Amino acid sequence: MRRIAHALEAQLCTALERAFPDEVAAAQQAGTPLDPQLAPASQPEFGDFQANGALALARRLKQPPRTIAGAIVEQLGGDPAFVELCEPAEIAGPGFINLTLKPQRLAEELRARLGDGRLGVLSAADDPGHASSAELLAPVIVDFSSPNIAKEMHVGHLRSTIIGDALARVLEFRGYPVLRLNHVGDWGTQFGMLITHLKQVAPEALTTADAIDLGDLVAFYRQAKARFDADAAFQATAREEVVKLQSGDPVSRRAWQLLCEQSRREFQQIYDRLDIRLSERGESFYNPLLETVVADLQALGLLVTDAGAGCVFLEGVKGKDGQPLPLIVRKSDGGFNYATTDLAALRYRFAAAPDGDGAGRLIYVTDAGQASHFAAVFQVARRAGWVPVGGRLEHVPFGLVQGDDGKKLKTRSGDTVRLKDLLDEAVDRAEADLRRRLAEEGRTEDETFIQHTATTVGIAAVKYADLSTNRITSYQFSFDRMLALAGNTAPYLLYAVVRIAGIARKGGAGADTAVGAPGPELPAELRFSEPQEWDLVRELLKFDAVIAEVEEELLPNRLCSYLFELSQVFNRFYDKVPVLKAEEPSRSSRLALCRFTAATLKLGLGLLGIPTLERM
RNA sequence: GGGGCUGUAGCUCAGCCGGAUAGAGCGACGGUUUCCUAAACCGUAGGUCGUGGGUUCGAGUCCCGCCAGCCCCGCCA
Repeated sequence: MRRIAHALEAQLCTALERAFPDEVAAAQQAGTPLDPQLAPASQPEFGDFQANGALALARRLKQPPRTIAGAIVEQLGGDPAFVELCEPAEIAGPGFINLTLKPQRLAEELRARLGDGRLGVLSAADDPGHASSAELLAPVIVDFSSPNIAKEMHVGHLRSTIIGDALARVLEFRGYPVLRLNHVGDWGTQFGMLITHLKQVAPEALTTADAIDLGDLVAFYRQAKARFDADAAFQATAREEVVKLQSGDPVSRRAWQLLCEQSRREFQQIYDRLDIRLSERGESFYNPLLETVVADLQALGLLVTDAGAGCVFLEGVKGKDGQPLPLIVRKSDGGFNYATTDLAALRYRFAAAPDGDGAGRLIYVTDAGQASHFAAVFQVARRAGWVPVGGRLEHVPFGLVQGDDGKKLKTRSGDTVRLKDLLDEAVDRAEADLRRRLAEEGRTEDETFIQHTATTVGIAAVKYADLSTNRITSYQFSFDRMLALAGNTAPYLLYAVVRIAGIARKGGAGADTAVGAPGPELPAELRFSEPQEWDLVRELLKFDAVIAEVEEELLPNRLCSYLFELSQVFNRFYDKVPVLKAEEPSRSSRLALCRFTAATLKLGLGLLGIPTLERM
């Protein structure tokens, strides 16, 4: 409906101009153009769209809002394009203009999308809502997941991984070249401690691949950290080790590579289960650029040495004494820290092609606790002139995964929850539930089916539960809730797809509900009569606007809400309106609705990183 | 002390650029199946939107104060 909304917007602006030519011209000159305030109707009984502009203009034009609305409506009535598109506009309440599309136009709009694999969602390059439609779309970088080498992925990596992947999928679908970067923690102090500790207690791990498994490595890491915090001598040795590593000492380097290799394979197992593609480009990648970053900050006059550390003092950020807070980019021991790396990465990503990624938009998907860090890094980058004109720089923060107690999720014994264990349990529970249902219903399915279904449902449940709340708030993790068969959950949506697909299948022709599948003989014209049919048509036509919104706001939960609402609207339709038993032309029109609903759910879930099932 | 985020129904959460009577799911209660479907549909009950001011024709939404919870604040990421 974005195209229609865009057309309506233009018609409203024209009507406004004709109704109040002097005021519109004056407002334009003043740099505050009048806005008809077109928005989706807040209630179905108000039609498809509403224009709220008349209310806001009342004071400015010194006329009652209903009079203004009346003048606009009169002009609309004289616009052939509007008359073709809409029923006569109505004035309601204090001065709202309610707009209802002609049913014929809705049916045509839907009909046009039936054979379209994109279901009417334009590539951003073709979207009339985008200013730079003619320009080539610049690459978007989504920085997400980012676990640490030599540690296991845990629940703390869940949200970044799932949200980042969903956002990347939406942006890719909209036609952007997307670079999915895994900014793994593969550098820095942690390796100094780990390598030092391993040299003493398990030297074979540093020379032989897979001498110890990752679980043990994690235990060693903990021990190393404990020693680092408690033992000054160890700390000194560890720091020397970092210097060795960073200066390219072959022994340290080899050890580091072995650790990275091993971690990488472990991470990949998780990514495979979650069906997530990532390009690894760890912190070490930017190592050669760090010196220049600091030198250039120095040359720009932004760098101040304070207590031996290289600092950029921040504007508008004050500390305890009312003094500006620094972003430290060079430690007093001469080493660099994560701020330096983040600046180097940001600069490289925006920089033009051979020496950088040439990105137009950087998206960082990390927890909300890092908000001030990113604000500081972004500020320094801007002041250094490393953010190109029009370059978008966004921290996409998210809240905590909490347990029932409202605190950060932990195991019963108080340990961090490993991602592997969490996924295992979701799948195990899905399997147990499936087996129980099969027994209850007297169904028999082979092991392959059971495993595939349980895996899909379990993983989908975890992903959907994470994506379906507004990411900025923390959410309470609950296997019971996310695996529930009813409500706003993955199993409910997956079942909706299965059921609708089944109906279409029974309808004979049109069995294939795959996205973009070549349709069966489509009816030349769709004919609808029941209100539930029109409700479904309207809901289906909202899809493109939802996708555009997710692209802009980076809020996957908007897509989740839409998919849930869509399946509810479908269920109301299917409850009241016969499909297969209907006479033509209703039958094929309704079957087309079923096919299109299934395709929309499949595509929408796919953009969330959730595959669907044919049966379950 | 400074900064950020959060506070909406019994529970878990939505709420778009400020728009008409604040929504959903779960739970509770009641109803619907001779008709493709019941993992469904319909209905009822349940709210000082933390709190006090302000801006506005209009505030859950914007601004200020306060309360509560969580998080960040010089060399970890």
